[in-house]
Amino acid sequence: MASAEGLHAARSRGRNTRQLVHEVLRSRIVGLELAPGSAVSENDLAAELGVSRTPVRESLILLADEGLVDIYPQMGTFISRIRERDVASAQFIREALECAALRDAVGKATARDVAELRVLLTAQEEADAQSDMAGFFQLDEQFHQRLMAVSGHASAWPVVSQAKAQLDRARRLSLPLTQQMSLLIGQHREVVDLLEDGDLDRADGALRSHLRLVFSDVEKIRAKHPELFSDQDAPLRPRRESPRRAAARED
Amino acid sequence: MASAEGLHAARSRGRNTRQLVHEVLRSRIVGLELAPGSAVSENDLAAELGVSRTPVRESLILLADEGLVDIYPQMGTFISRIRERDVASAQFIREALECAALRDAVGKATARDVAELRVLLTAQEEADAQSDMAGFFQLDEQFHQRLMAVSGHASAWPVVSQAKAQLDRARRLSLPLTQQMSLLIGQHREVVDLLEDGDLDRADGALRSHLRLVFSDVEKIRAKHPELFSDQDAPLRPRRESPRRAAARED
DNA sequence: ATTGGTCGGCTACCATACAAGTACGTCAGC
DNA sequence: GCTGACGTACTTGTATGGTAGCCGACCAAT
Repeated sequence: MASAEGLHAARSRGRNTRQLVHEVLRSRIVGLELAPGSAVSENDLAAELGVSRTPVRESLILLADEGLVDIYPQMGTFISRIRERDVASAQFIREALECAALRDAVGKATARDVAELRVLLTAQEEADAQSDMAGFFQLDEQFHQRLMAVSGHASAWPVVSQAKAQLDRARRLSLPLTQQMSLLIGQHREVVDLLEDGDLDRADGALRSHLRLVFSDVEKIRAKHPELFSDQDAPLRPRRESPRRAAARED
Repeated sequence: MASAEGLHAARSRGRNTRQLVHEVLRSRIVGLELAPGSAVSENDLAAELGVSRTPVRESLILLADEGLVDIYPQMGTFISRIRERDVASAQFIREALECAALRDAVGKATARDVAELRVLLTAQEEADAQSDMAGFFQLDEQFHQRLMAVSGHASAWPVVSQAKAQLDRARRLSLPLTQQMSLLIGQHREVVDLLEDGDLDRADGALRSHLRLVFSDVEKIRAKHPELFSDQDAPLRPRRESPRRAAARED
């Protein structure tokens, strides 16, 4: 609600309406504010955000390219359910890129780099102490991004970020469940320590097992929230909720 | 020219106009038919392809997301020049993903997989014998895609393909220059042989050096065709050609 | 000759109108 | 009661109109 009319206000800072809508929708999807499987409509979103269909539509096309929504022509657009295939693919991409970057970072990281990473670690511990889940997610993102930047491959981050989005939707639920923030932080610290020591293989292994722990959580979540997942690779029947509200409102 | 009116004809097969335009433009850009640095216009493309501006515009937005065009609002859209940063990033992504996939493929590849790869190799040799460069490019693409499919990570191919597009624009020029098609094919064969033998580390090394050979060619091309490259990371002055034709036509 | 202002033409951005197609509730016929 | 045709309301796809903004040429003033 708060972002409905505030969209045009922030428009002055270089970014156009399409980019703003894209960011808003992406945030809502990854934050599970828009539930997987639910239908979204270009018209409804345009009305809610106070813009026309065009920027909304263009944003949805980009989101479809990222695999966050599924567009069925003349049928509707739906927040994509979490697909086994997509999650596995995202995990593979993330693991390959982040570990490859880390291997390049070992021996290149300066004392300043390590110090900056440790600053993020203490911030994560503070977020843990305050049970600030949203803050931890943000700091976790920054940590992994910073780690890639140290390797000199910061420009590859968007690809990792896109893959990570598929995983993060499930993690939003898994993190409060298992409450293993401190465990994750410990793994982060281990990676930084091994990076500082220049121990390439063990650093790689530590990061890899860290990423796989995150991955394994997705399966636990699947048991608890099967409605967010899709057994089909390409669901041909998205199943729309019956439009009773229109009939009920008209009376 | 031939694709101007044939666009709507092929529209029946599921894909909509936007996807068709996207494919056409992507093909033209990667094939260097549209030169890096040249200006494109929604209006001109729409008129040429016989469609409205909407699908053209939506395609350009997707191409901008892939890094193949740069959109400057109210100024114009330009085929992106090859940027040092983008090429390095693409190389890193490609190498990390393809090598990681190959490591997963070793020990998993069946005799049938190896046989199918070898079919592609003989086809490549035939293309080499006939100096069929376009055919070789297509077969090269198929080979690398198939290699990833063997590992079970076929769904990660689009990411590789997108990174590869940045490299391919330069390779289109490097390949006829160095005429090393047979060398590349030999490297392909070596990878397949080592994959069949189950020699993980040597297969990884063979593929890695193969990919780096391709990468090193880009630098050679830069010396020959500097106009295709951009020194700036973000060129603020795209430099449009002076619109003299309008003045000259008006007399 | 140089500099500053103005104006025309271009651009992409956004809004809107129309077209094509699907899903689902309704109702007639059995 | 059940089945099948039909119509309405919805969807995305495409086309087109109008707007803000930038560039570059032209021209006047210095």
